[in-house]
Amino acid sequence: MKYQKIPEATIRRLSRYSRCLEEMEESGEEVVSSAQLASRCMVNAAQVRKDLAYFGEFGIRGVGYHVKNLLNDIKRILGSNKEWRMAVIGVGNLGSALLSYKDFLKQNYKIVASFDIDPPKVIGRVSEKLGKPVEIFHVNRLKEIAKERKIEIGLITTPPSEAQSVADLLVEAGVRGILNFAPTQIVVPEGFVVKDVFFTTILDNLAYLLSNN
Amino acid sequence: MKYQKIPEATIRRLSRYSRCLEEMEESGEEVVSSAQLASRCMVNAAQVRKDLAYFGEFGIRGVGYHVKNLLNDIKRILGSNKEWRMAVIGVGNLGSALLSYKDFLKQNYKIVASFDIDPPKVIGRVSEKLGKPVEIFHVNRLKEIAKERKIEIGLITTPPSEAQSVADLLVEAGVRGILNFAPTQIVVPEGFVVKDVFFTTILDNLAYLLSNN
DNA sequence: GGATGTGAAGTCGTTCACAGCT
DNA sequence: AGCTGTGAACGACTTCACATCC
Repeated sequence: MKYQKIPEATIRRLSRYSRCLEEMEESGEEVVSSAQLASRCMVNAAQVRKDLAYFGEFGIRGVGYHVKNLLNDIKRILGSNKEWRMAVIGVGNLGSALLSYKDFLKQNYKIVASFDIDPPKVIGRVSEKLGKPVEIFHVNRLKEIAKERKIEIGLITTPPSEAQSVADLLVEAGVRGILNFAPTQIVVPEGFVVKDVFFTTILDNLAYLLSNN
Repeated sequence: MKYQKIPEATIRRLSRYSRCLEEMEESGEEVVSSAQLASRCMVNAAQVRKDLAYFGEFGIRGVGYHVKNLLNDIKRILGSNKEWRMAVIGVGNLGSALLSYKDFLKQNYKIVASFDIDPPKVIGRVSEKLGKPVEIFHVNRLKEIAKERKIEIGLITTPPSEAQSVADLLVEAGVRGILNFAPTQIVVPEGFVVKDVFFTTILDNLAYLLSNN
């Protein structure tokens, strides 16, 4: 297979296949065809095969894919077979929600520290619910703690006005991945990655569809 | 201008233009060119013009766009000039976070009710922070309350196993828009709209980019 | 002169259709 | 016989380039 640039959408679908395969594995299914996986994930069967073809040959012609193997391969491709260490910057409503959002913990994404500028919040710990609480540090200790705790992904949940300067701190600390919840565009150097999660953009999208159908 | 199907990406960018124009309006800028708006939003200038062209002619040749007018037009197009009434279904970690997530309130998206099946949660109210608290009802009152409070968008924050049945309830109650946070695919009839917000998909995406760069 | 609006070109992603294996 | 893997066709979105208008 010749090398090609891999579409962003392919990566998102791999994540979806991964979820479906996990369910299939749990229910004891051993082999799956591209058609079965496709209908489960609501995509085209050729799309499934094409997506996988970017990364190699995983199936057996005439048979299908071995569920367990395919799941492992996809996780390896995505990099979701390792544990990722994350920090939350900005312990407001959304930030503290993420800290106690256990669904991350079930996965391979762990929040191992959090930061804020507001002293009242900085003294304590949060995440009352089960599991060990996540410490809150003053943001001026970000670089130090990020190195110490090997943080690889930063979740920016500050007000938009602070987002870029927090991003700069993360870059300086060598945190290469950023998940940006602050509705403002962030710029980072080559080699760093930002993904945005803007609730209002998604809601605007819904509003548009509801207004025009 | 002939009618064309409007790309999803165009709608997302309109939301972004909207945010930038709001900032410009606040800082007193009156006129903006497609090139200026484009660089602010980190897109191509032709893209800005093309996006707007789907909906009409909003600019003045040789001059640019009137900030205030363009902002109004975009909001009208998106349907974000009206107030949208929403409900949260599933008052767990994420659900209660959204209830107290004030950033929605600044916007035109209001959470006016919430629902759960777990009695302990159902008795009370949440959202301690400023603003009036949002009532929590038992999910079996969803249809009744949805009509009464004219709910138009439902945010599903239940475990994945419950997501489809909650969606069915929303459909039955005539709630046409769904924002689905439960990482599972949901099916709704024609005329209803679902947008997914899957944190693990986004994190998988980040993980992939970090692993392969 | 200068910026918009838009057909045409270019790029990217999806679907088809079938050759190639098992 | 059946399902994968993939070149080719198709369709969708983006960018270019320029005619159009203020």
